[in-house]
Amino acid sequence: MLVTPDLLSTFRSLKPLSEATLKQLAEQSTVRKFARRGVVLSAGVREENVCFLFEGRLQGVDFTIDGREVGLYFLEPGDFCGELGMFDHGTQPEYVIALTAAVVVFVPMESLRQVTLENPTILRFLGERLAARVRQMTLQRSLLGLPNISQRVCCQLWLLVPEKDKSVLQTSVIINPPTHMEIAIMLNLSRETVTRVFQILQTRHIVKRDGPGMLQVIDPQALKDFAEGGKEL
Amino acid sequence: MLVTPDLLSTFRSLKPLSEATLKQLAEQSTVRKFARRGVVLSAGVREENVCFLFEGRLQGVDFTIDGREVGLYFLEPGDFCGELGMFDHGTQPEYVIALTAAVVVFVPMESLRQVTLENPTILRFLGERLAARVRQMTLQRSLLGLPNISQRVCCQLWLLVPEKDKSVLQTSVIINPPTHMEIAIMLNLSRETVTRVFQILQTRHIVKRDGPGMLQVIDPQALKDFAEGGKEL
DNA sequence: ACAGACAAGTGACTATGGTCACACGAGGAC
DNA sequence: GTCCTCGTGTGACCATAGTCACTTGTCTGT
Repeated sequence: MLVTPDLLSTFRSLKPLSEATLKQLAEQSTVRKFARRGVVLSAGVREENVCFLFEGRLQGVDFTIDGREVGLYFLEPGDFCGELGMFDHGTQPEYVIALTAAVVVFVPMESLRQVTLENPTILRFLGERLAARVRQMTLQRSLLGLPNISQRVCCQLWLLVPEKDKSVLQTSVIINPPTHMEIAIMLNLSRETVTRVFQILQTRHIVKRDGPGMLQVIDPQALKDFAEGGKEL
Repeated sequence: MLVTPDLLSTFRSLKPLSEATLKQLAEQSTVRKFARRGVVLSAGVREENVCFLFEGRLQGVDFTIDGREVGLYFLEPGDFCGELGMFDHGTQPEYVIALTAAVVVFVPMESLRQVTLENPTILRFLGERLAARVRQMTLQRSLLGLPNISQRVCCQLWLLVPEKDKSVLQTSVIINPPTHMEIAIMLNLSRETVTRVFQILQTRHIVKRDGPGMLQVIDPQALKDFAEGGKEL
């Protein structure tokens, strides 16, 4: 599939680039489609591309010494990953896996580096993004400190609620929600434990499955209360 | 206390700066001493300084919603912290606490930003440092995934062994080791559990307390084996 | 239409680490 | 000296989440 400048400009971080620069970048970029469970980036290798997610959902995962899967973050369309090497030329620290079928644009780092020389905006963007990542990891780490398991799950769920719905506290919906397993590895829990928490949330009419790829949050206020520890499940 | 250009140039990241620039930075910087448990940086505030640790040991900590302390990283002399705002002008995400009496040089961000305009080396350094931080956090997160508690502690201990001693595998020593409590919050464990693991390591003559502020690692090979799961405690 | 894969739901059992409640010793303040 | 505080050491108890071993339901490909 061909990468057009228009495709690249759908990404907020690349938008400020000039038409000519985008055209040049587009020529050097490639699009790849991934099936569910496809490996977008591998840990330990010197990845020479920054990956922009166009469609689908990705998850950053790592593995413990004894081979357990560990979930690090979720990626939504518009996000990118694999940018660490732009800063230190090091290897990719974690795997990035497709949770759903996904379309990813691979932009060569070398091309991007060229662009940053003339256009420092991109560099600023990358920096901001990296800072955001540190903030997100810090938050995620603090979740793991919660001794109450249900609270942990509710917090994670709350993070998945679309930002725009959080303020109004009306019925919301999470599209393409992660599987119980995917949540479990994010929170250091077993899949069964996550299932059991979901059971409670469902019987209490706080969330509701709506087919696969759709999770209704019927009572966001309650979910928020549980997440913040105001109420006990 | 006065900040001299010489003091600043002891930090690897500032070393490449010209004499004149250092002099200018030094004039705008301040030194502060902290007692054990002193708060170097507070979470949630817009910190306008980058903090260079000259002496002592610091720990980045966060708190869960329910007030539990969570350990994020340790800082050694020469390291710095609070640099996130350089990238996104946001607030400090975590607290930084002095574990021992410490001497910290506060360099105003605004001054540093001025410097980066003429000297992009500093910017590169900051970027590398941030990337290193992401790598470190990823590693630390994977530690938490270990179901075997002793392994977790051994891994953390192994991370504290001086880099130069890791290859030779001879008797080494950790100076100013963290307390059991400080290790516990890094690993999502209770203080007692850490103590019990240390008891085992001590009776097996793998490590040995040598007064406060000194932990001998008598058998690094064994420690490494336990950390990597090759042997079971 | 059927097999196979995969996600989710569920019960029973149990190892394990948290909690609590202590004791001990070293160091610092006065 | 005498108090503190703080880090560490230890035992008993027990709630709890992991593990295992299933079943059920749904989607996919052929």
